Amino acid sequence: MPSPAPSPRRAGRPRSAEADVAIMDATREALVEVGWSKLTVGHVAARAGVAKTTLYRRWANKGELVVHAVAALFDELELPDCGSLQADIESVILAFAGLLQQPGTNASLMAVVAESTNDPALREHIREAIVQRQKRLVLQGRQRAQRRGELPPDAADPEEDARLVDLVFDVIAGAVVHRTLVSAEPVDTEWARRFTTLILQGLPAAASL
Amino acid sequence: MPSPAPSPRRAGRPRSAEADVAIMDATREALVEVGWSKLTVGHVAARAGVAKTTLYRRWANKGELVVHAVAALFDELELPDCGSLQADIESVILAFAGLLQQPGTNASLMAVVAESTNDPALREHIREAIVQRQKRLVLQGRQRAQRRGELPPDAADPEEDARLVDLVFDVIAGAVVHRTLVSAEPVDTEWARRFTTLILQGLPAAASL
Amino acid sequence: MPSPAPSPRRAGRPRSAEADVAIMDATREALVEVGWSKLTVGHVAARAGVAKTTLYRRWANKGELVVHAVAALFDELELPDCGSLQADIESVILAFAGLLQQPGTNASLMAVVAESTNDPALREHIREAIVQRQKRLVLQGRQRAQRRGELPPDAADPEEDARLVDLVFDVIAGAVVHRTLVSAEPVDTEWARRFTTLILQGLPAAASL
Amino acid sequence: MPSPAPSPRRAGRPRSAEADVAIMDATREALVEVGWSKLTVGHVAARAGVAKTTLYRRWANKGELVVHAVAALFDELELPDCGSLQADIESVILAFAGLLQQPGTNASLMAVVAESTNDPALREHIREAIVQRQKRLVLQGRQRAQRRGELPPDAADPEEDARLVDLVFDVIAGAVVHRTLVSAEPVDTEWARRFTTLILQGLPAAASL
DNA sequence: GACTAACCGAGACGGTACGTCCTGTCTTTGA
DNA sequence: TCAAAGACAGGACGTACCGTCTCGGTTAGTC
Repeated sequence: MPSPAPSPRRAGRPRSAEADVAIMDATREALVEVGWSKLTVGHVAARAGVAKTTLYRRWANKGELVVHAVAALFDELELPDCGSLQADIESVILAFAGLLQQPGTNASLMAVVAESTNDPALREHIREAIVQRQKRLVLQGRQRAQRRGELPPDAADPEEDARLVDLVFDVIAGAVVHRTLVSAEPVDTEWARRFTTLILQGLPAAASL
Repeated sequence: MPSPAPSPRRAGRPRSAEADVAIMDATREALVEVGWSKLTVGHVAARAGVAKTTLYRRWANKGELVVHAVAALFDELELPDCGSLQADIESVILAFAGLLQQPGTNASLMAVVAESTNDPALREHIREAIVQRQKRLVLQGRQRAQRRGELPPDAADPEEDARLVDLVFDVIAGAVVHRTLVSAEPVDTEWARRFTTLILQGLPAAASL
Repeated sequence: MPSPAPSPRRAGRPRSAEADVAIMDATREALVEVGWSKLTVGHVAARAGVAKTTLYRRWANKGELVVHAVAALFDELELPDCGSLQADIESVILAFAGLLQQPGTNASLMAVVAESTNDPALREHIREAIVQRQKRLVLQGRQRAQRRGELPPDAADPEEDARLVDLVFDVIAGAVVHRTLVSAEPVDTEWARRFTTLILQGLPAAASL
Repeated sequence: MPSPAPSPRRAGRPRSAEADVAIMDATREALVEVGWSKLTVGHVAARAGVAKTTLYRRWANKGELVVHAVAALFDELELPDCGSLQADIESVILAFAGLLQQPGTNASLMAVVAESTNDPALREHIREAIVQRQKRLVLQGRQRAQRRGELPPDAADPEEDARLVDLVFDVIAGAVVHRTLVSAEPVDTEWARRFTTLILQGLPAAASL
């Protein structure tokens, strides 16, 4: 999914795929090295060996470019089957935290989210590109745990069901992000185990409300 | 605490107190209207009816100005005694969420945090001005619950103890922030009750690790 | 002479003659409407309903395109036989001024000349395409006047002769251009008569130096 | 007359007079070296050791900057008293041509005039700054010659009188410009003498119409 | 009737300059 | 000494053209 492609089949010279990857790479590298606020479009273009124009032809402004680059990072997140729900959750927590602790990612993510609070289009973009993509991990983990018999089947009321999924999602993602970015403390295996225990032990009571 | 005061007693014309409040007000209003990234110092100064110089005389740069303005908002947070730990937590969650849902606050907070990821000084500034101020709420709530007998006394190992406090802090603050800013869903009483239940039920198990 | 033709006989599809005229028309129209400096190749191409490539296949750059378009305008200048030298000159002055007063022509001519002052190739191009073409009018007028006995035969020294022709040419062309473009005053029959009188009365003395 | 000054007495830091002269100098030098069309505002600013902003604060765009710089060149033109009308005219012709032959001036003048053909405001600016300033030379020369008895006193009809002055002005300025910029031939003393003779001998006849 | 060279439109490409905007500093006059 | 005003150096922004370069798709003229 290289860039907001002009789709079907167009006349004229097609957009360079090489430029696409060079730009994304350069953006991520620059993000890591100088951070969002000091990242300049000109710098990215130069580093990618590409004209600024080429960049602006694909993304309307610096914001969109960075969102795109950041979103791609979250594609890496996977939910490996570790044999138990507790282990699965701990593993994804560590993977998520690992991502956030990469120097570029956290700044970028925060910046992009911050930007989105005053830009509804960007907000929607983020929801689709990042949030929803992560939420599927929660769903996938639950399905697996249900097959293992660790969790009861879906609640009768689908709305009620969605509320529970959202709760778990917000708690996990929120706590990891907060610890990493705000408290600026490391997320290690011990913290992950303790946190996972808290959730799994508290969940049945929360579900039964 | 109007501005980083020029220490004890100085010669010459004293700083205008009116300017102080005009600047803070203008900053917050601008933050609400245009968001962090489009907020400019010149714009704030003009809106406050003040010269840019006056502004820079009080804060070193845009970041400090905004942190200052945002931090003040968090002073309002109090932990009223509602009679039970569950009620206390629910109440502070709702108060915190109420703060975040004010249009200006969320954008500002995120922006300032985002900026901080590449600026250690700003990061420390935030920790002192915002994070630590909130963490005392957790400590205060625990003390009160311990007096009521709802929670066991402090753990023997103070480090172990601190880890638990931090965990609870990250979980609460993180979940509320994430739901509000990232998921963009409302934090209502029902969600607060369910979330509080999850924490309180999970906490003993997490503490015993 | 539609465009700098691709020489004698080429294989492949021949260039479109329609494109040629569409481009020239569009160029002249654009010149009138927006002037040289705001005229863009892309705009001309679009107006002509032609691809930019088609345009660049015929002219090396914007300059050549415009020179070509402008030069063609000067082909119209003729020296009708009005019976006397004075009448001949007045008539060509009025024709020349008429050309310059057309809104597109003056801007174009000036612009092209201006451009040429830093581009020797363009300068030579203009000399051939515009200046020399006009100078033949002076020569033709003199020949005719000599046949009528109004002027003495060519001077013995051909160099001396050329100096006189050049002088007359510069005086006539210069004065008309200056009045039209710089002073921005109209060239009417009265001015033409007075100016012609000045030249014809002054010429013998200038020739005898 | 350094720049379109904000006049009377203003609050705030005054504009730098040094910047004014540095910019003008840099502009003229750049004009000489690279010509109008390749002159860039950024280049001028850099050469003047000044920020681009400083430049744009004084002139709205590249055009105005250059007009201003060029106009100043024409302030140098003076009409020395050489004892006779013929000598006076020859001397001013040579001075004027000398100015035009400076590599930067001609290109600049032409470019500015060309630009003006599509910009009425610029046109008026030029008339005031350049044309009228030169026309006073013609008036001054005539006065002097009248005092010497070389020319008759002003015509009875002031309009008639103005027409004659304009004619002489257009003929002199036009011929010199045309020879220099279009014909690209040198204006030397011999040409100046011959041309001056033509005018002075032709003038009485033109005046008596 | 197929081949083929040169054309055509469309539009992306690397560049360069534009003129605007904002930052944080400096320099005035005036209180 | 501070305040208001506003100029200053610097630097990024996003836009507009330039002249070049693919693309897929036409036309002639030649085999």
